Amino acid sequence: MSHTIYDIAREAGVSIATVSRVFNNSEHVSDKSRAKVLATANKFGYHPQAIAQNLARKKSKLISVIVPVISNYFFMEVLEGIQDKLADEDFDLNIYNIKPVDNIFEQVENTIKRGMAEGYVIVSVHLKDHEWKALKRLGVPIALVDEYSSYFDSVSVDSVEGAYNATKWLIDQGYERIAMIRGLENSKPVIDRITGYKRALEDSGKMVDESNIVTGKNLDRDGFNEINGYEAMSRLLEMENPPDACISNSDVQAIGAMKAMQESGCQIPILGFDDIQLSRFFGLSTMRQPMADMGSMAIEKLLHRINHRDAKVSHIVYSPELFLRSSTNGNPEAEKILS
Amino acid sequence: MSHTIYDIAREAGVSIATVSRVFNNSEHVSDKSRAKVLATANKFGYHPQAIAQNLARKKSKLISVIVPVISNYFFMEVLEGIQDKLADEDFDLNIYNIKPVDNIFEQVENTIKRGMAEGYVIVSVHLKDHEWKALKRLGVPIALVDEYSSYFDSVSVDSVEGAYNATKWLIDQGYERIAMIRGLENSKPVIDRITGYKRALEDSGKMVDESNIVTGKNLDRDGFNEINGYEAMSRLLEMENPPDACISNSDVQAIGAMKAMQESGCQIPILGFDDIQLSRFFGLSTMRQPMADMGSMAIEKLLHRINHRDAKVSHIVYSPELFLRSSTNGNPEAEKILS
DNA sequence: CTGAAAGCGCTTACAG
DNA sequence: CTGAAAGCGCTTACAG
Repeated sequence: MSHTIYDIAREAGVSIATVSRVFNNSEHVSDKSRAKVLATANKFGYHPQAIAQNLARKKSKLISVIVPVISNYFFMEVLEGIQDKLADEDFDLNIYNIKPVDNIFEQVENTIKRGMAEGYVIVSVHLKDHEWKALKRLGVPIALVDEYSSYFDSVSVDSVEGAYNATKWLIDQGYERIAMIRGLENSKPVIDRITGYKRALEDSGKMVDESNIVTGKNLDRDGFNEINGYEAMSRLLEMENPPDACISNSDVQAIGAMKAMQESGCQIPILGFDDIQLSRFFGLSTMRQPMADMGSMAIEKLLHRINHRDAKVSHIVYSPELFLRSSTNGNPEAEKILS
Repeated sequence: MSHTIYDIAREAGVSIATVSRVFNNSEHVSDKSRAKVLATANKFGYHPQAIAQNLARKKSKLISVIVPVISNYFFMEVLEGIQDKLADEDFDLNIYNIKPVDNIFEQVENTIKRGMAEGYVIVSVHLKDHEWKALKRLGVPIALVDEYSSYFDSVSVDSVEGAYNATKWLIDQGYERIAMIRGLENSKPVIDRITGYKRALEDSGKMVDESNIVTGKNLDRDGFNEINGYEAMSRLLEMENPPDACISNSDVQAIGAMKAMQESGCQIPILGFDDIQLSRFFGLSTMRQPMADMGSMAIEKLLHRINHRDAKVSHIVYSPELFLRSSTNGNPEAEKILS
C-alpha cells in the first residue's frame, strides 16, 4: 500500500540518496537517474512523507495560530492577513481554537507542546504575566496579536485611544448625550473602550452617565454579536431621555443597533469599532482596526524571530482610524478623517 | 537552548525509554523515576517534540481541510461542525486555502503531498473525474464536502431539489413572476440551483424568462456576496415588469437584496439558500443546508476511513429544508415547513 | 553524479 | 519497573 524511499530506490536501482535528491529538486542527479526514479515513483504512487522530511530537516514550515473564537469577524480578517503573508513565505497554517473556559493557559500551553509548528501566533488571548512567562520557557517562537506582554513580539491597537477619539469626534459634532454599546464587561477591549469613552467625556467637561453604557443580554463572543447590539439599542431608545448619538464596542453590535433603529423609526448617529467588511456594505462609520495588517505584521515578526531567536522583543501599537460613512450622516463614500 | 530526550535521561540518571514513558503517562514507571524525570524536564523546560513523536508513532493526529475561500459563510459553518467533531476525537485541524486560479488540481495535490495530516477533508472543490482518480492514487484518506466523486466518501446537499422546492413553494403561494438572483454561472451550486428553479417553473406550466435570472457585477466568492445581491435586486426592481417574488442562490446575496428593497421602498418576498447565522438575525426565509452537520459528518466518515482503509465508499446527500421567516411575510419566528 | 552512513528525536517490543 | 536496541522515513555532509 504505502511505499518508502527504500522501495523506490531498490526498484529504480539507485540509492535512497538519489531518490531524495530527485524529490528535492537537487541539480546533482543525472537525467537518466532522475527519469528512472520519477518513473518508478509514479508507478507506485510514491511521494516523500512530510513528517519524516520535517524531522530530518528539523523544520516543518508550519505556523500555528491560536485563537479563542474562530468564527469571529475580527479574527477572520486578521486571519486573511496571516494567510497572505504565510503563502508568500511558503509556510503552512494551522489553526487552534481555545475553548472559552477557565483553563485557558493550560489549553494554550498544551497546544504549543503538542504542536509541530515552528512558531505560534496567539490572537486575542489574555493571560497573566506569570503565565506568559511560563510560555516563554517553552523556548518556542511566539507572536501576540491584540495583546501585550513584555516577553513576546506583539501587534495591537490602542483601544483606549480609539474610543477616546471616536467619542471626541461625536462631541465635536455637537452631540450631547453620547451612549456606548458595550460587550462583556471583563473583556479587555471592552474595558479599554469604556475607559477611552469616559476619558473623552471627562476631558470635554461632560458627566459620565453610567446608564448610557449598555449591553444586550446575548453575550456570545463576549457580546460582540448583532443581537446584543439590537437589544442594547432597543434599551437605549426606550429610555426617557434617549441618547442623541452612540458608539459601539464593535461593528457587529452596531449593525444590530442599526436594525433596531430602523425598526423603531428613530435614527441617531452611530459609530462602530473594527471596520469589518459588512460595515462597508451597511454604511457604518467606524474606528478602523487594521486587522489584516496586524495579521501579516505578526507573521513578519514571527518569521523573523524564528531566524533570530535572540533578537530584541518588539511591539507595534496601531492607532485606530476613523472612517466616516452614512451612519453618522457623513459622506456616503468611505472617507478617512482622523489618524 | 533546546534539549532532547537524551539530555533529560542523562541528567535524570535514567534511560530515554523511561523519560518517554513518563511523558506518555505509562503506568510502568516508579514514582521515584517519574519524579526525577519530571523535575529535570521542568528544570530544562523540556517537552517531547511532536514531529519526532509522530514519526515514531506513525501518526500525526492531524486532519487537514482544503477549501477555496476561507472567509466564506458556508465554509465557516461547515468548519464549526468539523472543529467540534475533531475536538471530540482529539485530532488537530489544519486549514489550507486553494487560490481561485486555474491549477486547482495541482494545488490540491501538492497540498496533500506536502501535508502531514492523516486525512483530508476537501470542501467545495470541483474537479474532473480523472483528477479525483489521480488524487485517489496518493493513497491518502479523503472525504468530500459539497461535491461528489465515486472515489471518495462524500457529504453534500441536493441543490437541484432545494431550488426546486423553494421555487415550488413560491408558486404555490400564488406568485407569478419569480426571479432568481444567481452567482457566477459556471459555479456548480449556481448551475444546480438554476436547474431546480427552471424545472419547478416548467413543472408548474410556467415559462422560464431568462431575464428574470440575474446577478450583480461583483463576482467575488463566485458572486456569493452582499453587494452582488444588492446590485441584482436593484436591476430587478428597475425592470418594466418587476418580479413579484425572488429566490437567491445564497443568503448573503439575499441580505444584499433586502437592503436594495428597503432603500427603494419596494418589497417583494425573498428566499435565500444556506441559512447562515445572519439570516436568522435579518429574518430571511431560506432553504437550509445543514452546514455544521455536513462538516461533522465528513469528519466522521474520514476518521472511519483512516481506520478502515478498504471500507466501501459511501455518500450522504442532504435535502435542504425550507425555513420561513419574515422575508416571505411568514411567521417571524423560524418555522420549518418542508423537508 | 552517486552511495554509504550518520543523524533527526522520539516510541516500543523485547528481555531482564 | 527498566534499559539496550531497533525502527519510524527521510536529509545531508562526506568521500569518491
